Amino acid sequence: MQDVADAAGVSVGTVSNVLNHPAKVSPATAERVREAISRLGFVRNDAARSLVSGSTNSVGMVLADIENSLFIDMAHGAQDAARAVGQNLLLANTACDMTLQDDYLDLFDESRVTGVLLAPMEDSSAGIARIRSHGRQVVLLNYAPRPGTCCSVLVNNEHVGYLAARHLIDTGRTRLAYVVAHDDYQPVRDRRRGVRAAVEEAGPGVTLEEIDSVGLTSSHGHVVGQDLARRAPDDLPDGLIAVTDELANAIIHQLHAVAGIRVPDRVAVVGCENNRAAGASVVPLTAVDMPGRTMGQEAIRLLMDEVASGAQHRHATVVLEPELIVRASAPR
Amino acid sequence: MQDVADAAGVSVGTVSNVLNHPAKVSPATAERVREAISRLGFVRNDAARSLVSGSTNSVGMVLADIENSLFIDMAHGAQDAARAVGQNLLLANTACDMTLQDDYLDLFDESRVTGVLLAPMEDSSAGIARIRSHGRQVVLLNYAPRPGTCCSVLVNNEHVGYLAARHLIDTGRTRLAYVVAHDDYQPVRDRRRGVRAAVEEAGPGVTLEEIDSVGLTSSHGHVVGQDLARRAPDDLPDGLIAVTDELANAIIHQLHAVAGIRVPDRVAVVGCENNRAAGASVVPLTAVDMPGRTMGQEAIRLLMDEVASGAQHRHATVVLEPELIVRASAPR
DNA sequence: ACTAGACTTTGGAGCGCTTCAACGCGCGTC
DNA sequence: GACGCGCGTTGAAGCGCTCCAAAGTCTAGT
Repeated sequence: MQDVADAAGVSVGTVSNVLNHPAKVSPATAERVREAISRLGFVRNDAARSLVSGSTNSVGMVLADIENSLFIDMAHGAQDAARAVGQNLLLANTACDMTLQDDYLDLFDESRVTGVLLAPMEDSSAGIARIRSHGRQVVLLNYAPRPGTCCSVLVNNEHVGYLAARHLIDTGRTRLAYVVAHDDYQPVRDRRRGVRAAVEEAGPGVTLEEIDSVGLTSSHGHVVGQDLARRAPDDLPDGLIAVTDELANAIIHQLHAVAGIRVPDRVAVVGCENNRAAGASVVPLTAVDMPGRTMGQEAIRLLMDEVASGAQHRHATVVLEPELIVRASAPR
Repeated sequence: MQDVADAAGVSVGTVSNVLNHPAKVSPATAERVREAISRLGFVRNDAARSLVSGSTNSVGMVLADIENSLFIDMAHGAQDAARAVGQNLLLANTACDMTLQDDYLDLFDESRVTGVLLAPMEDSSAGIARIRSHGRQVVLLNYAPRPGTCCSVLVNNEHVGYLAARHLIDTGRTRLAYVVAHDDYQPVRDRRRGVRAAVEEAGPGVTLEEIDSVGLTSSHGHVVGQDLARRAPDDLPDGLIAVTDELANAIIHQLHAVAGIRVPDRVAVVGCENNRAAGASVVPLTAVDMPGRTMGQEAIRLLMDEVASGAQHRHATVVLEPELIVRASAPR
């Protein structure tokens, strides 16, 4: 910066002003400085800047699973909203590894980012408490925080389950099954509550079976599908809710394509995420849509609110409502 | 830091040593300092650190399309490799927006990251030249750089096209079509060369038609699929190569599921990426696999090489070979 | 008892920037 | 001609850390 100042025949203070408060500098001087900057290829040092200001204009976003299109949607929404308020969005993928998640939280903490958006897969209270205690703001996405500990953007996951089950019931299915895994993951728990609520509401004519899968991915779904395919025909559910789309698609594949048990004729299937792949599968998947983009936008809004309002900030929870997307796997 | 030093009854220099050179500090002192750090909730300021050292231990990765599983694989591979050498990987998604891409390159440049991994969708020579001229190292992924301007990790995209076409020819298809868009995108150009090479090699018995799609996504693929479905039966190709999996899947959907033109019986289809969704589609997609993870790992290796070797560094290009994954849409 | 040498600890310089009080400088006013 | 005023500009303080020369402490050898 001194070099630029020398080259332009001004002081470093003036160079700084050209960069940060152009109005304070006469046009002629500013032009001279800008010319020197580009001639010398000067790049200001962000570290020094944020050392002085004590902050940055970056927001860190920590995602548990960048493979999942819901998380990507959230990132998209957050990016748009962040840019609109002059912040950059930096992404970090933890691949569901809590050690990595803690590392990234600490990294963002040490980098003095404006704030952190966290979309975890497990309870992360410890990490949140840690960086919040340093004054770093956190907004939690798709995972309910301990009450009063931070802002959050949630989907009404109970309603997700309810909508899924309700659609099957409304279309005449009476023997439902809910395929679930990872019941310690709070959105999963909520979805189950909704499924159960819908079934109870329907009265004794509708039954619910809960099928425990080992995990939430395709391979686990294939196992569940194979097990189902081996059942006696009248032991088969006629409506199936899978807690993730991936599970749903894998089950459909096994039933429909491998075992010849037609979907939706014999079994209707509903997923609970409406992932990117939902519409493109063997039998396009009816699924309850999670509004990822909006979630990301809301998260940035909450974060900037919190940063702006300082001490008198009150934590808020935004709960967005899901929407059923009807496709072939469980038609109207 | 001064507070910690006071609390532990030592100087700031010692606190710094506890954090950075623990071996230099006696165990008792170190313990006292650490206790003070956690009691006071001290978080070291990364900005000040990197101001002193002139560098960080973060690598920035700029991705053109985080929706595409190839890019996600690259991010995964890079993350693993980066962590193995003590670097954090920061992700940025440009969503194919060159303005955003330039912004992120500049952001990483100003942040003095160790280096930048760039996986673009268009020629990015200008941006690369800009930040390289400031001494920032860049490794280009899946896009050939101007010769000698930087390191890069590529896939032999010509061979991608070749493998795809060759597989169709080897399994008896004689009337091939290559569906392509975005021909200014260099990997796309390369793939076409490979397709043409395979067809020429096969001699006069095999013909190639090139079908221009408007874009690379599902909706564009649906249009192409509809157009194909309207053709007279003997005007239909019997082997189809789509430059992206998304295109391939959409075409299969239109042909097979909508128009009843069986895949692979009437038309065999091959994709060129082997995306995550390839195996889960209506007719599981035969595709040429791009080794994303390895690409990411190699990129980090090249970057760290370049950082370590300084002036005597010679740019290198790593070219990885693709592999055909045979599934139902174009069986053996 | 004295000292060389190894191990610890200290304190201050300096990283590159922003900010702000202070300082010109020209101009209109009294 | 002295004064006040606003605009541009300056120069230095200080952000929080790392690094290093120097000082301090301890042990063992003479």
